[in-house]
Amino acid sequence: MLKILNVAEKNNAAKSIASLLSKGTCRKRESAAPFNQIYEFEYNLFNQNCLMVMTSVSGHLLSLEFSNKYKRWDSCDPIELFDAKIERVCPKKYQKVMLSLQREVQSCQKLIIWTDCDREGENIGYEIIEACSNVHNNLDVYRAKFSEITASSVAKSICDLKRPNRLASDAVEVRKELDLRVGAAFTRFQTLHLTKAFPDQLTGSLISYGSCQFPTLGFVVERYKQREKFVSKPFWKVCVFDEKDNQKVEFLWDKERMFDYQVCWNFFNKLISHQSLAVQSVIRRPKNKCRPVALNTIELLKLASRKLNINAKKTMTIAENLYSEGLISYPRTETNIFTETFDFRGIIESQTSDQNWGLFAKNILDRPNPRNGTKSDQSHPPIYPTKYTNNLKGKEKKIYDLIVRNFLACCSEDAKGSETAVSIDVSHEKFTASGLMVFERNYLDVYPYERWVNKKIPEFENGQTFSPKSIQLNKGMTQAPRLLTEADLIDLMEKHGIGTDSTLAEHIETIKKRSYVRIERNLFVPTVLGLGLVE
DNA sequence: GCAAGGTC
Repeated sequence: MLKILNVAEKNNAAKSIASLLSKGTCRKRESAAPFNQIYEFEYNLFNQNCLMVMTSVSGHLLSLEFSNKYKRWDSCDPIELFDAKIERVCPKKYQKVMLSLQREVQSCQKLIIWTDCDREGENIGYEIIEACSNVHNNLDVYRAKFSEITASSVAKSICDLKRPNRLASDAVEVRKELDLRVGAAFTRFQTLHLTKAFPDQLTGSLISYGSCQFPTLGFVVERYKQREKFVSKPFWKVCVFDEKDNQKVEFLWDKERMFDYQVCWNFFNKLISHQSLAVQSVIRRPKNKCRPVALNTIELLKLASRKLNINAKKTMTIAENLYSEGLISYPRTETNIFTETFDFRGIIESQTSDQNWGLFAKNILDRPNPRNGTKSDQSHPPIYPTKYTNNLKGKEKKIYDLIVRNFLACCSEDAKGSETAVSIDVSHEKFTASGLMVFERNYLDVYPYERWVNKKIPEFENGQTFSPKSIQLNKGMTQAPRLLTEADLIDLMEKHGIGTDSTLAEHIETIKKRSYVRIERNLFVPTVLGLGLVE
């Protein structure tokens, strides 16, 4: 019988893929590696019945290092690290994974790579191929390309097996080499040079450089400098206030504000010369507040930081623990789209016994209405609760609750209301007051992280004239941009492609740990060292 | 004592 080795990027993926392909009939056995089991099943492939052996690695098998000669910091001038010999070695903790692969492949004729379908996954694929080829001479290697780990996508990919993409893998190989050489060379240079130049301040410090930590620091410094050089400017605005039936209302100027006092003053005088003002239009229109989209890593980190005041590093650690305990799905995902075949009913049902959101879950059970975003990493679903628990405490509970509430909110309905906009037009200048009536709270009932409340204003009618209670000419001063919050920093990193969903929190942690920044009242402030390095 | 990327 044709025997085929299949290798995924992590144990959970191997388990899911084997279960989907075998329709739940695969047999599990232990391997030399404690966290990477083997799943076996029969499958009809290449026009014959094959024995499929499915196992996994745990991410990269190999790591890049300088050869021994260059490992000591005093072994060479840092600039030599740009040309120094480097080696790919299997770290101790993955030697059993390597051993297991090499053991299994010997009795197989073909190898199918099932790593995540991104560049990094392609590179991990070649590490697997290399490990296997070292003990197997003429291995026939395929690449399964899937767009998600679901029955249909996995079945489709195995009917249309590709070859691994060397170019994609090589791109990662170059990225790794640059990161190592540039990172190590500059880190050694900066540390040796600066600790010597500033012994009083820096003795014992590690002054690192990296292709992600430095741009991250750069964002913090850039905002700090914008604030430092900011010069506040005066502006003026005209405000129209009215009060009727004990209800106060402010009409906001379309122009918002003007920097030319004389022009503003002239307009103000024209406005107060009118005996009364005419309501030009009263427009009522439905207004919805959107429920959250399916949750991915970046959104989770931002939400936790903003709403729960739990920082990115802590959130990541907690999410990884919840995943290990089987309570939530894979926490490192870019995907914010649920697949058509997702078992909404099953997952919602698992939450119906909860004291706080059980009833809400029951109510949406028969008509789940998920709101999807636009991103997919093609390997993982959005983050959702996989199992119910009410045994958590502290921050773990807060993060789990956030994930459950976000999931239930995402599967329910937008909040619905009606907005009333009352406009007055004076000499072609428009002022508008707006009110809000909330009719249906819907998702807000399970989502305490957002507020949306009624804003009552007095009744006005189209064409009606009135004398406002007061018209004021007010002065204000422009405000400096505020320093970055952690959520702002995450936004900037995402926008500029710094780091990945898996590493984002670590880069932020690094610039804190190395004393390049400090946190003051939840805002990121660069230290003298951080500022000096960027300058 | 270095990087960033995976991953229990």
